[in-house]
Amino acid sequence: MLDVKFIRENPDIVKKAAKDKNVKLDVDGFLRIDKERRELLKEVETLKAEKNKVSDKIGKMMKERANPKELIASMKAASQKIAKIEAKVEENTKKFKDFVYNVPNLPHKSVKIGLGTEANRVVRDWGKPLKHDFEAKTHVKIGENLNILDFGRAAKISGTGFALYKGLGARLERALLNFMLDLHTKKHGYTEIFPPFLVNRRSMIGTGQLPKLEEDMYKLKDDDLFLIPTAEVPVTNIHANEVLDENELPIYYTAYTACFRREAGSYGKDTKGLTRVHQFNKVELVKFVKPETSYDELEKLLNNAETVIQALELSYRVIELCTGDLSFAASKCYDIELWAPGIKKWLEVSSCSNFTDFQARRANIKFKSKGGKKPEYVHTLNGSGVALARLVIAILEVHQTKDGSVNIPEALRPYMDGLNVIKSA
RNA sequence: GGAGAAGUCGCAUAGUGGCCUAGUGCACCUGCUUGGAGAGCAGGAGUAGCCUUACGGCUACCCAGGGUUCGAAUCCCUGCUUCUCCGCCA
Repeated sequence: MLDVKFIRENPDIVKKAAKDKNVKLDVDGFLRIDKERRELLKEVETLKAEKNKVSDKIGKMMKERANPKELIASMKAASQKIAKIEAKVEENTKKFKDFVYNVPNLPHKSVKIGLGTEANRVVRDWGKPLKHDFEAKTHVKIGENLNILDFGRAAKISGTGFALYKGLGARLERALLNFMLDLHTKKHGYTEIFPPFLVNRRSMIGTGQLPKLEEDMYKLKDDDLFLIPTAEVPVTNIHANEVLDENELPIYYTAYTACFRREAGSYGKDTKGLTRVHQFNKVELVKFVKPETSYDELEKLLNNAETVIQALELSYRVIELCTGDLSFAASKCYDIELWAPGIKKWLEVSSCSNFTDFQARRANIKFKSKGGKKPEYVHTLNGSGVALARLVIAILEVHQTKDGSVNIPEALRPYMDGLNVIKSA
């Protein structure tokens, strides 16, 4: 969320940001609510001050054995009046919060203004999209031929949009997770975290999934808990309601979690294979940093994610999202897309974002410097490093050979007992 | 799942309806003192919001949310968390 004072003083900037992000926002309506709010608060606080004074007086009178009967009667009336105004305050607060929690973060000034994907900019390409000298098969075909993926049985167990990995398929998944976690913890300086996969409402609000995206989340029926759509939620909320010490920063965390997404509203899209599944594994990178370093930290985070893909000998491109494609909480975001020659698509496997102080303000994450200054909000960032399922698509489709086998990239072989190829039977 | 106990200012504690807008100790910051440090002495410190050009004032916050009362850290209800015991278990 944004600073309320900032919204009050810069309504035009907020209006423009919302427009650039394609978010409908009634800023003028908010300014009216805000004005009403301050008037109500002034009124009710004056009455409360009076009440406090008189209550004190009653206490003293009783001690002196005087009879404060009349004062008590008048205070009874005053309390009722206060209750009435407080009901109005409560109603106003609800509207106030509704608005504030639905204001998107401001895009960074370097972010291109545009409506959607067509306005995104390719920052760089890495590697040449591999050309096979045979007709490239899709990962669905490859996986089923090798008996390492079974979508039919996954549907039987859970429904469409789920995957079942088997034998070396399951082993490949585990190898990738271990490889990525090792890389980030040993080479990139991240601390490994293994968080809960169910989180409470507060955490979902903290990182910005709620209130906007509730219908995209899996929610438990009997408890106010949600299945995490990404490790970003539990990991960023590790420091919710904390004041960190300046010299603890920057904090780098990496976490493997499964991720759960309803994908409501995308029915009929990418129904085959691993492209869009309700449950997938991901290694996430999360940072807590000082405000002045956050955009440099974003570049580093992006590079850390790219390293994974380079090591796996896949080609990719980095996209800088335009304002219209930027998520609610992000001020700047890069996507990494892999080329999948079988399904002939670019696949998003990582989204690296700077959220500036937007999440920190919601989750109340501050830091304090030695100089005795007031605590300030940290900046938070995160990015996938990287998402599986789609990564597996690329590995199968890029490293397939004419006879239907799949070569294992060298970096992964130590995690596969030295195996260098998944052979067809 | 059942029974019981507890959650107070960074930490430790005091506080069982008005003297608590929370006392004390430790830690912290600023002075004084000192060659310098320590000790000692004096003072100051939280978060959020509202009002004010400013100095400053006010409101709220004793796990959270409700309630009783003229008045709640204190009484009542619900929830959360922690601890102890029992049950059930990977």
